[in-house]
Formats: sequence, structure tokens, C-alpha cells
Amino acid sequence: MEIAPQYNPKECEKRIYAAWESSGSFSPREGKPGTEPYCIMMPPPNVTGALHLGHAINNTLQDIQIRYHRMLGCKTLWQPGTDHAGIATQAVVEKNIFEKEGKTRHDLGREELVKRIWQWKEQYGGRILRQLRAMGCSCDWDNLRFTLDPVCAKAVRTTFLSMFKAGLIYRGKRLVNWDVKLQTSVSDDEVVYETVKSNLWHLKYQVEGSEEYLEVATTRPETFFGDTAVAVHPEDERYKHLIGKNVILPLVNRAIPIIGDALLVDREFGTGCVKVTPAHDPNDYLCGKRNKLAEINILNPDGTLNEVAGQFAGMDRLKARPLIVKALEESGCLLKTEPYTTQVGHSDRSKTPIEPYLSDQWFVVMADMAEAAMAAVKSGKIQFHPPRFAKSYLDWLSEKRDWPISRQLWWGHRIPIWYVKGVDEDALKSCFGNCDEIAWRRDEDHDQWLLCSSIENFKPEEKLLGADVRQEEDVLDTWFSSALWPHSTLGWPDKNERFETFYPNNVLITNRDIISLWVARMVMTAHFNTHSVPFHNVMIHVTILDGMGKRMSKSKGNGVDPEDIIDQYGADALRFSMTQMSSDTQDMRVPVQYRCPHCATLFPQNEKNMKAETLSCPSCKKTMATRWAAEETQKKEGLAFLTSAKFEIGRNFGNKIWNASRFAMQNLDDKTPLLSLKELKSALEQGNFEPLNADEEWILTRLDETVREVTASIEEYRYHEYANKMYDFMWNEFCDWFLEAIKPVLRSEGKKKASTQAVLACVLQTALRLLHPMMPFETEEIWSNLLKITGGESSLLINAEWPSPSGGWCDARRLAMVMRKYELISLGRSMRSAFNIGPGQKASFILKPESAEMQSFLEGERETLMRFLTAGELTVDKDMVPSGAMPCQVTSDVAIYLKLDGSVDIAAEKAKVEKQQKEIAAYIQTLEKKLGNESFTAHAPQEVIEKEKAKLAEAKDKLQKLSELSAMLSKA
RNA sequence: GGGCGUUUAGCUCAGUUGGUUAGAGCGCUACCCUUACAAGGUAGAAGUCACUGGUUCGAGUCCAGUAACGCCCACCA
Repeated sequence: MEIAPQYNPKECEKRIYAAWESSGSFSPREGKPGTEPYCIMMPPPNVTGALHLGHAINNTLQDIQIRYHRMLGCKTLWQPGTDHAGIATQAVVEKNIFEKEGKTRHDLGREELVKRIWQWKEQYGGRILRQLRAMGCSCDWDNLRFTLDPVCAKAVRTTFLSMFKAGLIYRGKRLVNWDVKLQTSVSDDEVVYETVKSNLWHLKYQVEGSEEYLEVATTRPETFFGDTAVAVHPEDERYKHLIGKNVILPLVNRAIPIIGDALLVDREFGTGCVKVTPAHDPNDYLCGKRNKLAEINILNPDGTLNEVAGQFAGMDRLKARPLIVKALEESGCLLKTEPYTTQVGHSDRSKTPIEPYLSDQWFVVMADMAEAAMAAVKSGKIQFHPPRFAKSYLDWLSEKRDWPISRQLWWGHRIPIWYVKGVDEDALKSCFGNCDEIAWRRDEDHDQWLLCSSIENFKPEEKLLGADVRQEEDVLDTWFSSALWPHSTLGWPDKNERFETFYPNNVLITNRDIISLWVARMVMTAHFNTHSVPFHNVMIHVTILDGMGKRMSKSKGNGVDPEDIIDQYGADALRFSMTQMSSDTQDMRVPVQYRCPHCATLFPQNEKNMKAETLSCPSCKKTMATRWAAEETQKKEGLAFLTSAKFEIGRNFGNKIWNASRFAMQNLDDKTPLLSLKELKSALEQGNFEPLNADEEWILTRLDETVREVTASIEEYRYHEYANKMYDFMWNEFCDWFLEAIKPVLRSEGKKKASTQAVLACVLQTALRLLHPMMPFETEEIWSNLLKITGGESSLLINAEWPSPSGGWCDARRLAMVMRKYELISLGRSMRSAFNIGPGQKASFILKPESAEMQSFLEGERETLMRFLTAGELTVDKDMVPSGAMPCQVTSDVAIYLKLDGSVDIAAEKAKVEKQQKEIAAYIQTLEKKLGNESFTAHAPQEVIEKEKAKLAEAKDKLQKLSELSAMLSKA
């Protein structure tokens, strides 16, 4: 069978993924006896978004757990899905429609806009699913969920109704973060603060009936139309006497009171006087509540000033600002203007400045649910990995601020509330009285009923004839449906087998930035709906940063498409590199480069070129488009894609595995059994094979340890350890030593050959199983080749059993001798190099072991030693006495001499030996000092003392040999 | 302002309950296309473990403080 000398991911990835899918391997299947079901919910990405490397690491780590548990034999479910992402999606579609057709959502109307967004979803919603498949994610695609689909919608309505019945849902006027562009409120979490250079305007408010005036400062002068008081500190001697009097607002000549408020006013700041605008500032709002002040709204929903602003009514508040300042100045009420740098909240979605705005909103009462969610973590029912992330979760929940859930959008779950006027309660009772799915409550303030129902397409107006019935226009915050994800996707509230099997989920794997937005809310709703935790573990992984240390994100422009990496390096390379990066301490910097489509030159992405539409290649000077290019014509020049050298390690490792396997398979045949570690062990015990040689004992022992360590690493979410252990085992132990060591046996035709083939096949197939969760495509490809060559029945590695160690291959003494052999080879090679003996040139070595046991071991290993050392001659002589000066290296129980034809520079050799002597003498000194210290021997554990003693003995042996060598060189 | 984290080789990062003569990959130097692999092999150079103090027989590892950087939360008119 011909196997290519390089692994080609493109050739096999699609084919293998199709094979997995068509075999039904992604669907949960009956678990083996003694195993528990295992389930992970994929954090649902925004349906119209594109995944970047942050998602790639997230999904790689999930897939590793899923594949590992599948191999353990668990009934395994990875639930995939996407999120409708209310604001983000609607904003994108609205913008697109406006650009193409010049129409706003109000021109289109609700029904049409929602229809358009669904179309958009159908058109672009496939991209992330493609990306996930390209990455090799083994999710249960047959049960793909979407937060707006009927299953999730039912869960949303049911939850809302239960909360309504429990009195946890209320409607109230609140100051919300108003996005004037999208004309919706956004939650605190969706507001980002940006530093803005502005002014601080000092205004003069004349005290009524007095010559005195108060000086107040503001960054938003237009809000003075909404002022309903001026606050001073009640203990402030400067102003105490004015409390209770009024000041006259300039231009509008409205009198407002001077009040004392110790909470709002910081005496040290500015003038110590604060204008109070309850309807447009969060702190002022609270102050207004405390002092029962009027709330005057100055804005229209679109951000223009309303009639309160008199001559400025109808103007955008930002455009009106300079005019208002001018008017104030002309009226003599502007005292001064000073430059001021301030933090202004911006909408994360539309990037426009947020206006605090008073409006009617729906809220969920958090107190009890937050308490329960905190208890779930405090009691250990939910564990964070690493544990420190529990703190940010608990801190956020402890604030227990009510959750504003209404959004003035059209894309989302419409709030299942109907306002009913003109009927009495008897009418409601007679229409809906015996229905569990309907509840109502009186809203005295508006002389109406609030009717809530979980019934799909509920049409109360059809029953309540003659009444004034109107459904709430607002939709629910996206996080409301995401919060239900762990149970809604499993079909809750309907009783079903899937829910019973997989709920609670085992682990949630996510990034830390949504611990409060999402994780906390899932725990709360899970408790409310199911009286259970949604999952037992929360694994928080590293954040991917760009080369400048900034978080990778789509909007920043530094996001790298996983498919770009896969295109260049392959999915397994991406996955391996991601896994290896995934330690739990540091975030991972991934320096990003552009790749020129014309000449393949790589050049770094930086602040300057990050958002450029086109770039010119620093090498060939040709133009290329970036993915920011607005015009398709620009892209015809060629599209630069983003890449990062970080993934070369994965590709190189993949190629190494490929070639090691290729070599192995070239040396196996259809008589070679594919045994597990335990099967091999028992076959050996039954005498079915020749006894193991030292290298075989060593590699099997190492493999056993690797199985143990790697299993623990995955179980405990130490992914980078998993990657590194596999890397070391495959590259440094399996390839560099073992494969080299067994080459002669494989080329021979002796009795031993079949045994060595069996060992090789066992090690290879075990390693493939261990690697599979991390590098599924390549291992699957090699697996199928391996089965063909050894004549095994065809099967998929994805469903193979996870290895378990066997143990008892050889004792520690034997292992130490093998390691000594490798050490001697390294030392010998070092000498070759030091004396400029070329790679092809044969050299002569003499080994001088201390013991007869070592002598006989090394005799037995003569062939390997000679080959690894490219030796033409090798003597093992316990009683050897060096004839004249010879280069030498020592270990504690064997010395290795290099025989040279020409003369040796005795002085140079002596200097080398003396340098080593010095080093080792210093080392011995520190060890002796340590061991001679009574406190050490008294305090340190016995184990450590023994280890130090062994080190000392070994160092002394080594020094002894160096001294002999030195003495000999002096005589020469 | 509050919280969390980071600082180890030129770069990106490991370093498990303190027991290290401090590791890896990339990059660098020298030699090698040797019949699995040049996406490779062999040998090598390279670090005052941010700084200061403390605890300890012993500190990269624990404690306190300082500095720089990053993230989250809150936000002063």
C-alpha cells in the first residue's frame, strides 16, 4: 500500500467527517454497562455570525471531552445549536436593508422585517455550522436547536408564565440604557464605556429672589431642561442656608428647589452643587426617588429633544448641544467651559452613545433565584474549573439587581403579555378560568388587566369580545432564552427520555466573559424550572488574544476564521495547537499575519492595517483585499487571509505522527495482531511471542504511564498537559528512540520479528486512540490504513475503546539501564560533534561499565549502540585502562571513551574535564550542605532525603570517574 | 475606585502539594537530503525566574509591599 510521505488533511477531512456522520457516531448510543450518560451543551453562537479562533478553542475542548467519553463507552450527547442574538442580528439586517433600499424597519413593518431576518438567517446561518464541521466537531446534528425554534419557544413561554404566576415578573418605569439608533433599551452588560474628549460646562442658576447664584457643572448641558432640583451636601456650610429655596432655570425660567442630599453630592468635587435630572441620569434618578422629585423626560425615542426643550424641540440632542450652549452663553448663564475627558457609555451593538431614558420595562425579580444560584456553587453542586472563577460569579449574583428583560425589538420571543381593558375579572374568569396556561393580574395604574399565557398563538381577543386587547410589542432579552438552554434544548417542559437521560449536563465549557451574562442566569432558571443545577461543572478556558494582546473578536477586526487555518494547516493542526495553548493561567497570544494571495508573503497584522479594506504586499507590491472590503470588485484582486505561525507546531506534529505511522505500516503485515496493552501482556505470558527486548519493555512502560497521565489530564481539564504528554511520547520516545531502536529487528527475518511487529502495532494503535479526541481526522485516516494492512475488520476509531494501562513490563532497575543506554548514546554523539567527526564517518568507542551486570547489558545492546553512535568499532570492557589521552564522558556507572586516530590536544581535554569536575564538585557541595544540615534531615520528608542522597551518590560516582580521568590525562 | 489575573530564554508559553544543576516549541549557530519524516535528524548557544523585603533547612513555587501590563465590574456631576 502506498502512503504519501506527507499528511494531506485536505484529501481526507471531508471524507472522514462524512463517514462519521453516516455511521451515526454523533448520535447518543446506549452506554456500556457501568457507564453514566455524558452531555455537554454547546454555547450557542450567534446564528448569523462567524466563528473565530476563540470559538475554535471552545469547541475543540468540548469535542475532546465528547470524543473521550464516547470512547469510554458512555451514552454521549453534544447538543449543538445557535442563538438568535436579538439586537446583534436585527441591527445587522436593518443596516443592510437601509444601505440597499434606504428603508427603515418602520417603513417595512414588523411582519416584513421579521420575515427578512428569517431569510437572512437561512442564507447566512449555515456558515458557523460549516465551520464547526470543518473543525471536526462531533455534535448531534440531528437535534440541532435554535433559540427561536418551537421547542425553545415553548420553554420560553412556559418559564415566563411560571414566573408571572410566581410574582417574579413586573412592569415598571425605570431608567434604562437607551440606544437611540436601534431605539431599544440595552442591558448594562451591553454598554461599553469609551473615553471621550468633551467639555465640562459650568452653568449659573440664579437663586429665586436673591442676588446669590449656584454654579453647577455638566457634561450634557441639554439635560438642564429636565432638571427638577439642585442638590448640595446638607452639611456644606457654603450652601446650607439655601436648602429649601428655589433656583430659576435659565432660558425656561422654571423654579426648582435646592435640596440637601448627602448621597449624591461629594462636597470636594467641583463646586459642590449638582443639577438633578432624574429622568436622564441613574444617580439623579435615585436622588429623585429619595426626594420625591418630578421626572421630566426631554427626549423622543429617536434621540431628538421633545417639546420640553422649547425652540430646540425636534433637534437631535447632540446637534442641539452647541446651540444650547450658545443660547446659555448669550443669556449670561454660562460661567465657563473647560476641556474635560470623560467616559461615555456606548451601545455595544450600534456604537452610539447611550442615553439614560425613562421608560416602561419588564423586569424579573432576582432576589430568591440569585440566592439559589449562589447556593449551588457555594455548596459545591456546581464546580468551577479553575475555582477562582466562582468569585466573579458570586460577586455578580450577590448584587441581586432585577433583570430588565424587555427589548424594543421585533426579532425575538415576543413577551406573552396582553393588555386588556374594558372587562371585569368575571369576564376573564369565565373565558380562561380553568386553564393552567393562562394567568392575569390587575394593573391599577393603567386601569387594565395584564394577561399572560404560554399558549402558542394565543388570541384572547377572539374570546374577550368587545374588550380592548393589545399584545405587548416588546420581545424578551436574548439571554432569557439562552438562560434556558441546558433544559430547553432537551425538550423541557415536556417529559421525555432525552431530558431524563442528559439532565443535568455534565460540564459547561465556555469563556469567562459570559459568566455573569449567561452562566449565572442558566443556574437561576434551572433552579426555578427544574429545581436542579443545569450542570455539575463549569470549565472556563483561556481567551485568545491577538499579537497586540487584545481579545480576539469579530468586531475588533482581529478575528481569525478557523477555516483559514484549516485551509492552510488542517483541522487537526488547529485542534492540537489550540489544545496545547489551553493552560488555565495565561490568556494566549496569537500573533496574526496576513498572507499575500499573489506571492504568499506573510506580514504581521497591526493596529494600522487591522481594518483596512485593501493592502499592498510589502514584497510584491500588488494589491489585495481584506475581508473588510465593501466592494466585490476589490476582492477580485485577490483576498488576503489571516494566518498565524502558531499552528505550525500542530501541522509539524501531525506530519510526524503520519510518518511514524507510515514507517510502522511499512513494517507490519496481515499476520500482525492488533493487540491492546492487556492483550499483549497476556499473550506474552502465554508464550505466544518471543520475550521483550529492553527497548520494548521501556516503550511499553512509558506508554502505560502515558495512558494513565493523559486520562487524568482530560478528566481534570488540563488540556495542555494532554497535548504535551502526547507530543513528548510520540516524538521524543516513540519516534526518536523506539522506532530507531527496532529497525534492525524489523529488517531481519528472525523469530523475534513477529514479536516486535506485535509490540509496534500495539503501541501505535494505543497511541492513535489516545490522540483521537484531539486529532480525530488524521488518527481516523491512519486507523483505517492500519486495519487494512493488518487485515483487521474495518471499523471507525471514533467508536473504539479508550485504552487502559496494563503494568508490569519491567522493573525499575531494568528501566534505568535502558535510560543509561540512551544517555551514553547522547554523550557519545556529543563527543563526535566536539571532535568534528562528520555524520557519515565511523568512530570507535570504548565503554567502561562498573558492574558485571551493566557489562552484560551493554554487550547485549552492542548493535543498537553502534548504530546510534555510527560506530565502526565498540568495545565494552569493564577492566579497560585507557592508553594515553582519550576524550571521555562519564555517567555514574559507565564511562564512554572516544578513540581518535590523530593526536589529542591533552590540555584541551584536561580543561574540559576540569570544568566538569568543578561543576560537579559545586553540586556535591550544595547537596552535602543540605544533607549535613540537621534541620533538613529533621524536617524534610524521608522520600526527599532519599532522593537527595541518591543524587549525591551519583554525583560522587561521576566525580570519581572525572578525577581518574584527570589524573590519567596528567600522566599522558 | 473594587475584583481577578499576568510578569520565567530574542518570541509564545510550561513548570502539579515548596525539594531544579529551571524546561518546551519557534527563532538562532554548526553539520547532515542517512532507504518514515527537510513540516526532518544530530549537536549546541541562550534565563539575576519583574523588583524589594519576609517565612523556611531550602523559594520560580508561600506571604507582604512596589512597578508594569491585561481583563471584569462600578462610575463623579
